[in-house]
Amino acid sequence: MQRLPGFRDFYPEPLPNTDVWSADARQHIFDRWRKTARSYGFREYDGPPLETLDLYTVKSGEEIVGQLYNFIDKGDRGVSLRPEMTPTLARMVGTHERNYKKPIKWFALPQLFRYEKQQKGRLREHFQLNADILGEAGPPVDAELIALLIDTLRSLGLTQEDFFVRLSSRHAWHEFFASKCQDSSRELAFYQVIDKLERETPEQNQEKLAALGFSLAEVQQFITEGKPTPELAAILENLGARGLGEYVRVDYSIIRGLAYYTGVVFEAFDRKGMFRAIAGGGRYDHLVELITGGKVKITAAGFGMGDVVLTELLKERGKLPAFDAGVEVFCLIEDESLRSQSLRWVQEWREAGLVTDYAMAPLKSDKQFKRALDAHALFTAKLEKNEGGELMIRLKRLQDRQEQVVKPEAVAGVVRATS
RNA sequence: GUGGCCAUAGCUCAAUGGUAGAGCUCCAGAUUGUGGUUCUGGUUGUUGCGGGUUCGAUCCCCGUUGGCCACCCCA
Repeated sequence: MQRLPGFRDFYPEPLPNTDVWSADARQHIFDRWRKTARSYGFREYDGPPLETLDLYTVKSGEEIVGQLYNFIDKGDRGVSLRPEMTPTLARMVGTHERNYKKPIKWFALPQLFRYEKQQKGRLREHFQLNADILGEAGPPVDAELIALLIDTLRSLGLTQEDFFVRLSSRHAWHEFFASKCQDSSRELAFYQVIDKLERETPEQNQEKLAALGFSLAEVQQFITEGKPTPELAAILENLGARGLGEYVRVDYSIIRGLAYYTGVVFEAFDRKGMFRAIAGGGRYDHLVELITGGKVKITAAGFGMGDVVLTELLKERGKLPAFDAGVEVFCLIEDESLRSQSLRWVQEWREAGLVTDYAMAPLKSDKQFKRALDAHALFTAKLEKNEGGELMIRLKRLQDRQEQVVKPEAVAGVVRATS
């Protein structure tokens, strides 16, 4: 039996080869995601991985179905594995919005799915940090989200040398569009041309823009000038005050493909340009209203950061530490008559919070010692009796083989103090 | 969804139109005994799957599945 295409197994380290996904690295990333989001006062939420298909077609239209991992369930319902978290969040907030004080600052670490042929940086499943702020709007809110994005990447060891955030706004593009074209029904089509600008040839772009009444030259000039709107200037100032100004620059070539963004949009990229976008987000002030059928109107903005590109980037930059079981004490049981006593102290040490392991079946002493070495244990602990018949622990620090004999109840303290 | 490349032991790879080997890992034993060394022995493959050509295919051909990469698309 093999796993489904585009899905991943996660193994503990050391890994059999470099193509296998590390459960330890994943946990490391999750830890930093959670820790950083919480440090910003965000609260964690979650929703079901399976939703009704309507939740996504309402937002994006029927054409989205081609991208979804959807099917008919046994109750004859059209369902889909969630391709993104935002509709679920909008639904959840829409349902109980009045029970939460504003602003709502929430984050989640969902596993997301899409039915697409896999390629570099893109599988059928991935994990994503989603952070959103609802019920309060304006540059300070957008800046808070961008700062969280930056600090999350910094917490993983990435620096200004590694990544930057490209900041843009649909308000800026709206003004540009409205100054040349009064037909607002064509505005979204215009955005989609802008979104693909870097991927198409100049001839194709010229042609598409001409059809909408624009010239490629004037669009390129607008991007090149990159003159911050008052809104973006306020965000830059806000981030500058935090000492994060160097991480951000205005770049109007970013507009993002999704239809529901209404204002500020941003994406994080690695500076070497080796990978896809690391993260992206923006303001979507009308989505909750759309999802709730007009019952709830609330402003919203947020971003998502996937684990696939992030892991590739961290690997490439050597920012992933080596992981092991983190054993602090390995209890050696060389005298079987002391097994019960040993188990008692293994239990005590574990309750004291020490990562403790031992050989469950009787094993020759050198084998036990080798297991301790393989586990990279900090200490071995061996029970023995002194002349007075008192039970003592022979603690050996494996780093330098220094030994000391201490009372069992002193082990935790010694390990903590010397490790 | 389209196209290109690839597919041999748990891992990294080798070999040949006549039914496959090395290193590492793993397991056992010995050695070492301030122990991570060394030695010996052992397990594992329908050579991704199905079909065809051939006296005979892992090696040639077709299909299929999976992987990698690009396109499409992009949370």
